Amino acid sequence: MAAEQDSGAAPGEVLAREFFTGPATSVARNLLGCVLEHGTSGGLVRVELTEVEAYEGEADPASHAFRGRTARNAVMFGPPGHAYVYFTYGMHFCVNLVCLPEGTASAVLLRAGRVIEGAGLATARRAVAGPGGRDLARGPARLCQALAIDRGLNGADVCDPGSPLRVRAGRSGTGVAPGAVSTGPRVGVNGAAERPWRFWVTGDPTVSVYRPHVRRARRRPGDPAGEKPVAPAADGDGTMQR
DNA sequence: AGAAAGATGCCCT
DNA sequence: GGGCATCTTTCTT
Repeated sequence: MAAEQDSGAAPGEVLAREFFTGPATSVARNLLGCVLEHGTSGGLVRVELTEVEAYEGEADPASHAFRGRTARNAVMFGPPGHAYVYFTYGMHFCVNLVCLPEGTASAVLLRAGRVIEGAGLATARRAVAGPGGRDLARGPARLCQALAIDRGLNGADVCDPGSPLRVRAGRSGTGVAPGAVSTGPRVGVNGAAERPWRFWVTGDPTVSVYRPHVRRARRRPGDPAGEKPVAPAADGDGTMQR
């Protein structure tokens, strides 16, 4: 098709705020193929998005905004086109892009992408935390690491060309060919797994590997025996594996 | 004040 | 394939 998910954005153009005013599921799909870039004193790194996930607000049990507005998720309730960056698992950052008008919480989690510029810088950043010569931005935390995204960018306006963190339309505008998109359940989500709100470019090697949610056994300090039978949530559905 | 869980990634066997 | 690292947020006494 000539006009894929054309939203009026010319290739390479910084996305307008209207791009993010729609529901997260639509925005997520249109974000595939777009370019996230972060300019720092060290240089510029650009990533073409290949995998995203949509999250809603109060109606979505898997959303950080499910229990209402808090200090952490405040950005999600703000105007669209801003970055919601949060810290998780004591060591990782993840970045979302806020959707829907101000007052309504919704966002798209950026899970993976292909580094198309600044690969050297991205590699250096990734090497700091782990000498893994693996994929630069495969996985939400890796993506943040490659782009040097941390809490300082929480609330950043990605629609402002003057912002250090921006999102541009890709080579063919926004979105990719409809036939090139796969959908499936979100990763690491307990409830609402039936909602196929994860979108990725079919067959793209930079897409992260699906990993079913597993509850990590709580570490018990000072417990010699360590006998805490955490009820093994028997997930009968073992169709997908790593 | 304390505890439990978390939109994960890495290293080791 | 499985366990561990590490800390912030939020809910519960």
